[in-house]
Amino acid sequence: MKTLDLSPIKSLFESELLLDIEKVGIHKKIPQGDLMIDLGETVQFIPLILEGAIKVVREDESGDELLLYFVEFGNTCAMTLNCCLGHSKSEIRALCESDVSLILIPVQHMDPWLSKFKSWRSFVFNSFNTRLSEMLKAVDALTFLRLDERLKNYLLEKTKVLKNKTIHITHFEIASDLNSSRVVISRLLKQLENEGFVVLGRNTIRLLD
Amino acid sequence: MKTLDLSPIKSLFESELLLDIEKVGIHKKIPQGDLMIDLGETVQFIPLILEGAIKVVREDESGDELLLYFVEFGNTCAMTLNCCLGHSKSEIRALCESDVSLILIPVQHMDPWLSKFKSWRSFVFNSFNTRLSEMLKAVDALTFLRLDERLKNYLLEKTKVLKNKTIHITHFEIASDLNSSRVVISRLLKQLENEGFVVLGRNTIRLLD
DNA sequence: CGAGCCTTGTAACAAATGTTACTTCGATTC
DNA sequence: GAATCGAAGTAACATTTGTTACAAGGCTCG
Repeated sequence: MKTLDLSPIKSLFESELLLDIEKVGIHKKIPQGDLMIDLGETVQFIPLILEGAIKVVREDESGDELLLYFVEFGNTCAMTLNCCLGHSKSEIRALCESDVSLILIPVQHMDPWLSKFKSWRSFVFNSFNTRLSEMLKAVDALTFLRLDERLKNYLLEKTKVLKNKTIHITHFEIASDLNSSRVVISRLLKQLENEGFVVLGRNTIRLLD
Repeated sequence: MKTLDLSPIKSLFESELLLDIEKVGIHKKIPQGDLMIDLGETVQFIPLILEGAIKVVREDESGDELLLYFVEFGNTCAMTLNCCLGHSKSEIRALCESDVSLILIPVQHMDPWLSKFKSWRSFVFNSFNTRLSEMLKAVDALTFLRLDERLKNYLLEKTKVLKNKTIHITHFEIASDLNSSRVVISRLLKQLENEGFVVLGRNTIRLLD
């Protein structure tokens, strides 16, 4: 195993912890589109994200989906922590939204580090807090916003996460993420185009401002 | 200050921690209907619930509400932890659904106890996990269920939390909790009555089975 | 008892979203 | 270039939910 490049997370953790991470962490690169964790799987590793974004999705029995949120640098997936600590199965699916570089920490280090390192406690709680906030945002959107607003937010999130004003995606995929139907999304996108919010093309949407 | 009766939580924590809780905890009884925490408040105490149930509600700018979940015995409000640890303001409102008995722990003990007591770590993580699960349930309901199903679930939750098949509530209050309108709820309740799911009366709903 | 108020029932209508069906367009492949 | 296929546009219609308006019933209090 080659030495990890920990420079991106140097400022997050105290140096003694960084040494431990270097010892037990496994560096991994996962290409865009790959499945990281599926519904019902058990998780043995805590992922620390160095680069890229992970898309977290919920699915019901009949296969309908909903995008919950994205996880980016400096966070870990709290749902995974959930899963690790509760020794339960994953309630979500995680996919790589872009090429992802991360460090996997075997789950047995979780508890000892919590008692030993303040920076680890901060990190873990920060992740939980961020996750609860994201879930609140999801609930807010579902409760208080109409679909056109949710669609706008979705497009803005996408450009932010992908760092690109032009998105390559089909209307059908958007419909899946928002748990709607293709026809409805096409209708609303056309409306957004008329309002001068986007320019539509085949497989692409470009945001204006 | 009188001695705390810690018997309900004896099995949750190691004895040394119980002693600490006895030393710094403040016992409080709050009557049904009272506001515990409001939007935008900062929190200096972590509540440990001994008895009763707390209702957690989200509100948007225009005053529309949505019931998120109930917190019961053996849990603490993770949104509060969120708030304490992040030194940020409450993003939710918490109300007493029934008479509540709880212990308040001043927030400064949080971190030392985390590093010292394994049972405290378990407790805190358990709470986060339960909370994330509840949020997932809320998202699921909003995304995948129609209002009549959400209403059924609501009524079932209510009877469970209040330990009583007969609920004293107006249609208007239900509409608030589900972020719907009174007329719609009346309509659906009438439908549930025809299906033999409930019996309606003035200010009361009785669940059949 | 009667006035006033809150709660519930109900009808008619409006808006948002979902569904079905068909067309058009563009890219790819043979 | 013709055939094919996935993506997107569009119309007509269905369903769910929300809104407005009004009536009826019950409770409280003077």
